[in-house]
Order: sequence, then C-alpha cells, then structure tokens
Amino acid sequence: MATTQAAAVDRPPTIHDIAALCGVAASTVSRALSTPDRVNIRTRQRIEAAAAQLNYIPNSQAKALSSGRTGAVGVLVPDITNPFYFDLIRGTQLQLKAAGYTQLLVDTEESDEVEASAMEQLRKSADGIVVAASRLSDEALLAAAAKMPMVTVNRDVPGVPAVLIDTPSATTQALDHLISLGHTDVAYMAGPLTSQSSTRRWTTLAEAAKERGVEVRALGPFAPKTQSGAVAADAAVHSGVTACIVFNDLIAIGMLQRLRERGIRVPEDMSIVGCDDIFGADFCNPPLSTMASPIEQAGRVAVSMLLAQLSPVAGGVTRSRSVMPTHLTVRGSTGPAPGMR
Amino acid sequence: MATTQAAAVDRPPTIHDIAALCGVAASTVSRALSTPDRVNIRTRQRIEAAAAQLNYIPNSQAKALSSGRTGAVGVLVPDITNPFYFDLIRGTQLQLKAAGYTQLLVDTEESDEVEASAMEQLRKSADGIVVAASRLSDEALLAAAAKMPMVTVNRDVPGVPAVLIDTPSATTQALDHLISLGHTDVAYMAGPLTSQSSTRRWTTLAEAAKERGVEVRALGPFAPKTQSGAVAADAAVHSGVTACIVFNDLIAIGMLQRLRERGIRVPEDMSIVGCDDIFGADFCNPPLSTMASPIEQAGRVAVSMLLAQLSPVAGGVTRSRSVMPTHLTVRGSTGPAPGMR
DNA sequence: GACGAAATGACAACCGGTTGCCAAATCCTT
DNA sequence: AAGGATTTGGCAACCGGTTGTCATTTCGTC
Repeated sequence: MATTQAAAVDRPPTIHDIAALCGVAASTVSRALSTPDRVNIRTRQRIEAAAAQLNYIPNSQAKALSSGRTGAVGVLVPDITNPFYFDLIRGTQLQLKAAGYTQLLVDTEESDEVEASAMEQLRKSADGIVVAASRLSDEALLAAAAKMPMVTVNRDVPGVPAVLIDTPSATTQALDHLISLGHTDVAYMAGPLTSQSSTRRWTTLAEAAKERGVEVRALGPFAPKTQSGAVAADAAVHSGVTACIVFNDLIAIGMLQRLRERGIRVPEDMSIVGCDDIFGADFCNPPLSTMASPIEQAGRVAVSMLLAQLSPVAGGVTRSRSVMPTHLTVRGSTGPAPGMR
Repeated sequence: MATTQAAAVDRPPTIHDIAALCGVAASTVSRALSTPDRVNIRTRQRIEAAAAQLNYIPNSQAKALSSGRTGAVGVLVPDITNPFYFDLIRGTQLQLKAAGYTQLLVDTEESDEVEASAMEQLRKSADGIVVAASRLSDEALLAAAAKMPMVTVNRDVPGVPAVLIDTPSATTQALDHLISLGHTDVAYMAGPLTSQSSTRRWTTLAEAAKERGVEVRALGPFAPKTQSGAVAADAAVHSGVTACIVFNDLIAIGMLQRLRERGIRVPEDMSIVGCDDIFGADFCNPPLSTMASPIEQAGRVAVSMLLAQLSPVAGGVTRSRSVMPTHLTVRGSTGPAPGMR
C-alpha cells in the first residue's frame, strides 16, 4: 500500500496532492486535466496515472468558482407531478448527461414568483436554463433571457430561443375529427390564463371553427389537474355541447371520471379529446383520444439548443426556434355525435 | 438613480461591493449576513439595506467552497418516469425547500453503476443524499453512507438510516383479502431481483400463505414497467392461478391491459392487486385494488432525518429508522374467485 | 475616572481550482 | 553550433465567500 499513502489522508484528493505526487505544479495538473494540449504528453500521462491512482474527482464548486462555468443546467417545470413533464425531464436529463452536464430540476409550483426567484438563484449556479411552460410575462422572460442563456419550451417570445409543440395545428385536426363524427357544438376547455399554449390553441380553434361553420365555445379556465376535471365535466354538460377539446389529459381524465359518476356515457353522450398523451391516457376508461407529440425529443432538442448557445461552434448555425409536430391519436373517448350513428 | 450607481456595473454584486458601499470590511458583511449576532445591530442594518439596494444574492459556489456546506441535497431515484417516485420527489422537494436546501434530482436508470458514480459525484456537491430503492449491495451502501450523510428509502441496511414502507404487512392484508374472496391459488409477481422490497414481500407472503394453508407461488422477475405487464399476465394465466399480488402498479396496469386484450375478465376470471397506488391506479380499467402508502410523507420524513443528521440538535433524538404504514385500497380489480359467487 | 470584560470589526489565510504571464527548456533551422 | 521559434511548466493572482486571530472600541462597574 506504500504507493497509495498519499491517498491515506481522509480528505478527498485535490490537484495539489497530484502535483505533489508527480513533482509538478498544481497549475500543470490543472492544465493536464483540462487543456491536455498545453502540456507535454509524458507529463500528462504521469499526471493522469496519479489522478487515477488517487481516485481524484475534481471539485465542481471550485471549478465553477474560478472558471465561471458550473457544468449545470437548470430545468424549470411548473409541476413535477404532472406526467406531461416526465418525458420532457427524461429528455433533458438524457441529453445533458450525454454532454457531461448536471441537471438541476426545479418545480416552480405554477407560480410566477417562484419561477422568477428560481431563475435568479440559478443564474449563479447554472450555465443556462430550460424553462417549460413559463408563467412569466413576455417582458420578464425576455429580461431573464438577457441575463443568462435560456431556451423555453412551449412558450413563444420573440428573441428567446424556443422549442414549440405544435398543438394549435393538432387542435384543428381534433376539430376536423369531431366534425367528421357529426359534432357541431364543441367546447374548448381552457387551461390557466397565463398559459400561452392554451391561448394559442383557442385562437387557432376559434378561427378553424369559423372557417368550418361550426360552433365552438371556450369554457374555463381550469387548473391543469385531474381534480379540475369534475368542474370541467359539469360545465361541459351544462353548456349542452356534445364534444370537448380539453387543454390537457389531466383535466380530460378527470372529466372522464366525473362523467362516469354522473352516468353520462363517453363517447355515446359526449366525446372527449385530450392533449399530451400522458402516462395513463392509454389505459383510462375509456382510453383517451388525444393530441400526441414527441415530448422526450422536445426535451432533447431544447438542451441541444441551449448547449449550442453555451459553446457556439464556428460555422454552426444556431437555430432559435424548433417546432415539434403533433398528431391526433384516436382511442375510445371520441365517437359519433348523439343521434348520428 | 444616483443611489444605485454601484449596481450599474454589469457583474452581479458581491459582498465586497456591499463592504465598499458601507465602508466596512468584507468579512464584516459576511458575518452580518450569516452570523447576525456577531455584528452590531446598526452596522448590520446598514449592511442589510445596502444588500437589498444592490439586490445582492450570495454566490452559492463560493459559499460552498469556503464553508464546505453546499446547501444542496441529492435525491437518487432509479427511474424518474416511474409515477411512484413523483410523490416521493414532491415530498423531498417540499421539505428541502422549507429548510432552505436545493434538491439535486438524479435518475440512476436502475443501474448500480450509475448510482455509484452519482454518489461519488454528489459527495462533493451535496451535503447529503436520499437514496430511493437502491440497487447497490448492502456493503456498497454502508461504505457510501460512511462517506456522506445518507438516508435510504425502501431499503433496510443496518447502520444506514432508512425510511421503510411497510409493504410486507400490506402484502399479508392483500392475501387475506383474496382469501376472503375465496381464492386459494395465488401468484406473487416479483420485481427486480436486486429490489429488497420485492424479496421481503415474497418472504412475508410465503410465510403468511403457509400459516393460512393456501398456495402462493412466485413468478418473475419482471421489470417495473407497464410493458412487463404483458409477460406477467401471460405467465399468470399459464400458471393457472386465480389471483395475483403484483410487485407494483406499473406491472399490474400492464397486466390489466394484456388480460383485456386476451379476453380474460378482471376480476371475474382473475383478480389483481397492485402496490403503490400510483397516479393512474384509480382510473385504469378496472380501477386497481392496490396497497397504498403515504409516499409524499415518506419523502418528507427522509429529508427530515437527513437534515437532523446534518445539524444535530442538542437533546434531539435522531431516529434512524421510520416505518410508513400501508393499507389495502380495494377497487374494482379484485373479486370473488371463479365459481365462488 | 480607571479598569476589566464583552462586543465589534479588520486582516489575512484558506477552500480548490483556473488562467495570464513569464522564464526555462526544447526543438528546428541555417 | 548559434539563434530564433515553439513548447512546457511554474508563479501568483483571482473567483467570492468563510473564519480564526487579534487589536480596538464600547460598556458597565467600582
């Protein structure tokens, strides 16, 4: 064990220990490890061997402090327990890990204040952030983006790189699907007022409805939780529509449960289209027709865009906007309008 | 704006800026902010005012480097996308935030190697870790716990503080429930071999079955994913049992789908009991009877235990083991054994 | 008004790296 | 072999705080 005596001290090894072991300066060790070209290959190999022997692990805090780069990326989501974000998180995690970055996951609790303070916090401890479904105003977001590299997901603010999920177009697909089933009176069950996605979908939907000459009304807003489904279901029934296009699957699943309780059959009496194709959409009762998109991929793309910002490659074109396609997946919750079969 | 000119520099303010503004030494500012008693109340107020005016935010990296405390806690889960962990994560997040800590969430991908390397990494960048459903050996876990404060969840290793979820006892409840419905031939659908929970449940179940004079056999192992449900369902059908106690809800839900595809009715032909009461267990078809426990609370307790380790309170008793109760929630997936109604 | 104790604040070292600068060593050219 | 170009590696300052030490001030007390 004589050769490992330097490691015998309980404190984890530092570059100074390596330097002492190799008889070089600490700065040389630093260079050998981070700028291999700056150092003689033989010295480097000696240093690498020593590092391996001591089981050296660089102190990320110290590295961050002196270099200004933290090697971490913050990922802000409004609600960790919303299954929609699972795949997104999984995507960002995969891509970040592949690039040697650490993911700092923050739940902003659907609150603009928590979101803002998290950003302020992260400004020091992360190299950049991915912000999903921001609750912040355009101005606040733009200001924040000026202070640190940022990519948004599902939020379109000019000047801020974004990954957008093309649910508006899917909304039109959903409407056409319902029309083809004979529905002429449809409700859009809106999400939070601060959700840009919800607003956009409604705008698109209203326009498409006008073109097609059918009636579409907006109900809500509803919080994006299954519990809101009960309120939404009651509102839908009361409004007399025969089909609903719902802000997200969480609410839609909640509606399914409530409608069942009330003895209203889906899809015989009422058709429901959700959005996101979350975990559970395929096994609820009835299985939910929904607008699906490659969420995990969206997470990966967001990270790629962010990393491209962090270390611009000469000649590489930095995309500032990426739109993910969405398609309608029809399952059991949509059927012919009452009296149409 | 004359008063804010010190903030006009683009670089975020440091304690040195505050010190300059107040005409005191940087160390005094540091003390005023972290050891308020060590400094005159009037000086402190001046400093606090200056800090507020400059919109000062302490640099967590620098703080971590010099103090040795990072203010972060790592949370390791085998699979972020497993809904079981949502509530756990939510619980740890809540409790950590309340205590002013940051949560570093890591997905260990069901791999002992990833888990070990994450721990090594976290050793420098976190003050402690919460490890859920570790895939590591007892020895490795014990060794890791010696190097940094640690609390495990759902993993019992002597010497390592743990939060345990009492699913074994719930397993017995499930068995009694099935027996009361007339089932005499039951299968236990096992989880991963490296999962201690799975092993314990089987041990408890086998013993309980012997006492009660009924037949219980183990099938599997099955990966804890819905996709494994198909294999599990086929295995169960082939074995001829009339009821299954399943390692977790993910597999159970997958079984439900497969059985439906194969035209086997649940619960008429086959009863299914899951475990965890995850998101979706209440709205799958049929709704799943399952063993439920306060997972979010488990997360909160785990963090409390960890924080107690980090800053021991004089006179406070540090608990090293906490068992969360579990109860059976009966829904639609369990019914009388065939020919028993 | 003098004296000792407690409170206060400054200095400087330190945490573990990174990096600009410079001198020494090495290499190549003529 | 001399001279210049290029490597190579060491020194020291620095990132932004924390903390031990110590001199000074303030206070209460006799």
